[in-house]
Order: sequence, then C-alpha cells, then structure tokens
Amino acid sequence: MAKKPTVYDVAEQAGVSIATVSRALRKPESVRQATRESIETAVQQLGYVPSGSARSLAARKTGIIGLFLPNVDELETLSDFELTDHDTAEIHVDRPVTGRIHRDSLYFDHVLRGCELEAWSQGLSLMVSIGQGRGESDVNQMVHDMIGKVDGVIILARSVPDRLIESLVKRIPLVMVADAPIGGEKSMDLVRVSNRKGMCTLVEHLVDAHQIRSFIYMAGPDDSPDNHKRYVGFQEGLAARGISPESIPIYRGKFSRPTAKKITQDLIERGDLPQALVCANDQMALGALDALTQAGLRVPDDVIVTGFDGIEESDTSHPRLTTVRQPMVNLGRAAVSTVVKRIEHPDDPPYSTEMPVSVLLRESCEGVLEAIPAA
Amino acid sequence: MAKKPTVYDVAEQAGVSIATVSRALRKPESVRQATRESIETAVQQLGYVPSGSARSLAARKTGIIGLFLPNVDELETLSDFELTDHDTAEIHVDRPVTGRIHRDSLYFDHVLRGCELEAWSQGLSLMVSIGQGRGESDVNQMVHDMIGKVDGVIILARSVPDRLIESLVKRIPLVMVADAPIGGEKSMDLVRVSNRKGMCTLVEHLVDAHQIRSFIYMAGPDDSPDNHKRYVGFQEGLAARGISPESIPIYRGKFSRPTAKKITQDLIERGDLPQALVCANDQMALGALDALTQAGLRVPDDVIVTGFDGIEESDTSHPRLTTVRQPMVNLGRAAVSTVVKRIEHPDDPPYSTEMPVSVLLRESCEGVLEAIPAA
DNA sequence: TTGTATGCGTTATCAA
DNA sequence: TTGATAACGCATACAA
Repeated sequence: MAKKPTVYDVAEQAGVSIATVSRALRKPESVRQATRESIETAVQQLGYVPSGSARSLAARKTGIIGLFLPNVDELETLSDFELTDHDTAEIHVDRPVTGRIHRDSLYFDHVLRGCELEAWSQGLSLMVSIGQGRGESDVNQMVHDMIGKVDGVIILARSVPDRLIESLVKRIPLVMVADAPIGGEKSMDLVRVSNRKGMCTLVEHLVDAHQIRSFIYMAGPDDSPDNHKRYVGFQEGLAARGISPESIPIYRGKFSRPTAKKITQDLIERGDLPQALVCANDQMALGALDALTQAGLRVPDDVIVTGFDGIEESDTSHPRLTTVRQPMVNLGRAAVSTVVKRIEHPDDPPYSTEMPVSVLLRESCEGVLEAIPAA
Repeated sequence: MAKKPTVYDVAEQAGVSIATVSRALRKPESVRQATRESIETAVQQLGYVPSGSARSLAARKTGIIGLFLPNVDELETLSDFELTDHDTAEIHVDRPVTGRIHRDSLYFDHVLRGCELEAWSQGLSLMVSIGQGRGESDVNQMVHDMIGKVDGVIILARSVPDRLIESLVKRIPLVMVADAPIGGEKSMDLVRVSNRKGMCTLVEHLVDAHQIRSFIYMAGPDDSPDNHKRYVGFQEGLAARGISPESIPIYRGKFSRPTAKKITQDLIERGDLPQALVCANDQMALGALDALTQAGLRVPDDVIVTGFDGIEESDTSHPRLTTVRQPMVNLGRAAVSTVVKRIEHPDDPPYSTEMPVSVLLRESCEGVLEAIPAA
C-alpha cells in the first residue's frame, strides 16, 4: 500500500499552492478553469483522496451521523468461528423452535436503509452501532466512542439506557426514533409513527365496512408505549362508532406468536370467538391465524383477524393479513433529516414528528380481493 | 450546545500537561494513580470526549471500518415525505404483489450485525453505505468519500462495480464478501461460504437417508457464482453416490418464487414430478411448495423439496423447508476480522476464507420431526 | 513519571 | 484569482 498522497503532493504536481488545491476541491468555481484542470489531472494521477480526519478537524464537523440500533437477542449467543479455507458443511435435524422473534430485525433494517438513503442524499455518512444487549458500561463506551466521531446521533428506542440519553442530549444533536425516555417526550427531538391513528382507522373500517360489533383485543406488553398507543387508538375507534370500549375483552399476547396462538386456542375451545380479533402486532395476528387454521376455522369468513406493523410475513401468510404498516424507511429518512436540522439550528425548540401509517386492507378481513374491482 | 472541551481544558483543570491527559486516556498504567484520578474527575466534570478527527489525524488511523451493502430494489422508488406533526393514517386495499423479493434484506441485515459485532469487539466503529442501485458515478463518489474516512473496507458482492473495486484494492485494505469480481479471485481478500459442500452434503443425505434416485434441479441465474457453485455441489453429491448428474433435468427458476411456482405447476401438469425437487435457493423452493400445495400434493410424502440460504421464511413455511443455512452473522464477523488482519499486514498474500454452512433437515424432506426422537 | 515541542492533512483568514 | 500561514485537537518522540 503506497503512502497516501496529500494536498502537498497534489499542489506540487500541479504547480500551485495547497490553498488552491483545497479550493479547487471545495468550490471549483472560485478557481480559474486552467488551474482547476491541472489540479484535477494531478488528483487523478496521484489517486488523491482527501483525509477525512484532517478535513473534519479543520472544518469542525465530520459529516457523519451516528445511528444506534437495538440488539436482537439471537446475537447474544455468539458461536465461535475461525478463519479457515477448507470447504465444510455440518448437517443436522433442525426442530421447530417456538418463540423466536423476527420482527425486529426487519424493522431495523428498513430504518437503517432509510437513514442511509437520506444521509447520502444530504452528502453525509452513516456510522452504525448496535447497543442494548451488551452490558451498560459497554454501551456507555460505545456511545462515547461514537459521539467523538459524529456530528449528531439517531437513537432507536430502547437501544441505549435512558439515563445515558438524557446526558447526551446536552452534548450533541440527538433524535429519538419510535420513542423517548419516559418523561423526556417534551425535551428532545422525536420521530414516531401514528400508532394511535392507525389503529383507530382500522377499527372504524371494521365497524363501517364489515358491521363488526363484537371484538377481542390482543394486547402487547404493558410496558410498551407502542402497545399503549395502539390500544388508545382502538378505544377511540370504538367510541367514535358508539361502541363502549369497556365491553371489549383484552388478552395479553405479549407481542408473541406462540402466546397469541395459545390464547386463541383457548378462545376456540371455550367458544368465545368474537367477530373480529384485533391484534396489537402482526406476530400475534399470525399466531391467531395459526390457531384458527388448525381448528379448521375460516378467516375472514368465521373470524376477522388484523395485525399491526406490516412485517413481510403479513404479506405472505394465508390469508394475507390486514394490518397497519409503519413507514419504516421514511422513519429513518425523517430521523436523519431531523438531526440535520438540529445540527444547523442548535437552539430551536424540540422537533416532534409523527409519520403517517398505512392501513392495508387484505384478505384476513376483506375476503378474496380478486373479486373486488381495482380502484 | 456548549463549546466542546478539549485536552487543554482538561489539562488545565487537572493541573497537568496535555501530554499527560492524552496518556491517562490511552495507557492509564503509564500515569501515576493520583494524577490519573485528578484527570478522570476533570474529564467527568467537563464532559470531555476526545475528538475522533484529531485523534485519527495524529494517530494516522481512524478506527473505522467501511461496509458497502447492495441496494434493494424497493428503495429505488422513493416516495416523498415531509416532517409533520399531525396524526394521520391512510387506508387502502392492498392487493397481492408477485415477484417481490425479500431475501436480500434479511441476508444483509445479518451480515451487517456480524460486522458490527466483530468491529465492536475489536474496538472499531462501522460506517455503512448502500451502493449499487444508484448511478455508477454516485457509487464512485460514495466510495471515495468513504475511503477517506476509514482504515479499510468490506464490500458485499455486487454492491460496487467491478472496475472500481480493482482500483481500490491498491489503495486501501479491502475484503470482498460472498464473491470477487471476475478474474480477481486470486488477487484480493475473500470471505465466502461453502456453497458447494453444502449442496453436496444435502444431496448425499437425500440419497442415503431417503433413497432418492430421481431428481430435478431448479437453478438460479446463470451469471450468479453462488448458483454455479451450488450446482457443482449438486453434481458432486450425485456422482459420489453413483448417480449420473447428466441424467438430471435442470429448470431455470432465476432465484424467483413466482418463476419456480410456474415451473412446478408445469411439471405437475405434465406428470413429470421427480422424487425430490432440489432448489438453488429458498425462494424457489417456496414457490415449488406453493404450486405443490395448491395442487393438493403432499410434501415430503409425494415429493421432497429442498432450498438453500436458510431465510426466515424457510422456518415458518408449511412444511418447514429443509435447506442449507449460510452463517451470515459469522460471515460479517469473518469479514471484519479479515480486514483487520490486512490492515495490520498490508503485504501478506491474499486471504481466502470459506465459512462452513449448516444443512438443516426439516419437514420438507424428513416428514414429521416430532416423531423422531431428539438427539 | 511528566512536560515540551512537533507533526498529522485539512480549512480558512488574510494579504498580495 | 492565488499564496502564506495560522488554527484544528490530539499523539508521540524526546527531554527533563
């Protein structure tokens, strides 16, 4: 690896001063055409690439945005590996595992892509760290490491301990995605989705289009703000249609497919099925589908099932799941666009953004879509 | 946002020189206990975080590894978005779409996590860019932007144009994941998976355990090296069991679920089904499953179906898919670990690593696993 | 063990 | 339009 050329090398080769080289690169129009061209050739010949460190140091900004993603549990059990060159394959029977959760991975991936996309379109780079799931002192270390290298950070809910976030907000432009630490909702930049409105719209549709009056609500964990807001939306939707929310039974499916399946099976056995089973996320809706299908019941003919999130599997299940899709890519884009604003205007009051969601009506409530003429 | 403190501030507050502060931070043991402590308090009080730029500049290394991911097509059509604060939800009928491809997203996500994991354990940061899918000159720009900021780069196959890669190899430590540009296999660092051995092992199992003699092979695109190696493995497995590979019909499913479904339907109509349908990836195997299930055929009783990749859906389909799982997380870890080696030893001959795969025997070839006693 | 002084590769401010 | 030169914030060789 040859020693890297610097501005000095380029300047010498082009017969100008380093200041001119720097200018030619940053604001080409401030340099005479001829000069510019001779510099460009020198750059080409030498394969010169400006040092990001030097540039950042001098310009007092790095052009990098940091992104903190939550860990996914499957990664905690790290198998060892070695670098070998022999071609091998192990073989074994792989039994079904219950309780594995796939949702997060997809979700974060899309947010990441949204961030990268927007960062790129703004001429910025993206630095990624995966926080929670390691010890708190490790996360602490990672965070400090990162904020030394970036102009601002984006933090996904629950990827970094709350107390750390609060101390960060004072030091560096920071935006929270999906949720703020408890109590911090008014004091920092936020980008979220319309959980409430999404669920509300969905419920209104069920009442209006399908004359549903009897519901069961399958809730997520009590400590999840998403879960809470979705339930509030559920209540609102009912109330708007004159149905008393208090009359609707709630079951706690903990956002988990197997749990929801079990609950649904109980429901079936007891003959307690409602007209519609509204679930706080897709995983649970899929679990409900599993149970109903196994019991020989038809969805939506016998029972309507709906989810929330819009994970990929909601689009490949049988029947496909009516759900509320979160605009995950745009969530990422909005996050970047928000930090950028914060970087430029450190003293603005907190920005708070709600991204609109899409209620996707599919076969699990509509029946055979082919029968419905396209819009 | 208060002006950020520097070493000078810390030094003054602690009553020492900046050199001592620097030492206390880098190699604490080279500083007397008392001094160290007074520096630590100063750091705490001021909320000092070292500047990454300055540190990189002085140390001549950034501690950052760059990662290039391929784009996924869905992101090309960018819907506009705006930052608003009103709670909204649109609602519409969502018809089934054919041909959507989900594989990549998951795959890259896992590789990314592997990279991050390993980078972190080595005290490095990760910078991510999404290459291909934008214009070549854009990618070119992104790449140069990145290599100015990192110590080495990891490039996933097909995320960056070949010619660019070749010019990069000379300038900066670079590792290719999953594949090298054509012709470059011997001249750069590589991390791959055992496509060949995986398929070979799978086929041997089918012959040995299930007495399969009649196969059909569902191939991917001709220009995919992965596809090629899997087919070679397929041939090897057959040959090892005395079956002539030439006698096996090949259909080109282009790695696509709908295509494979169509082909399988044709096969069913013509009554040409084999004992086992071996597919070069999971998507195609799922397509085959779709067709077979619709036709009322039973898998594996009537036909055995196998995939390759180990995508999540292979684990949730009915029946679950026997497949070959690529160690995606470890692929990422190996990639990072390889660039690091290259950074430390710029003049070593090219490193080439094959990661072992796992053949996962599931219901699509084994039948009901519950019936088989656990190991 | 600690301090002094220099260099790292840019950008930016002045002059020219 | 261009050139000298002083920051930028830290690491490190050398001295003390």
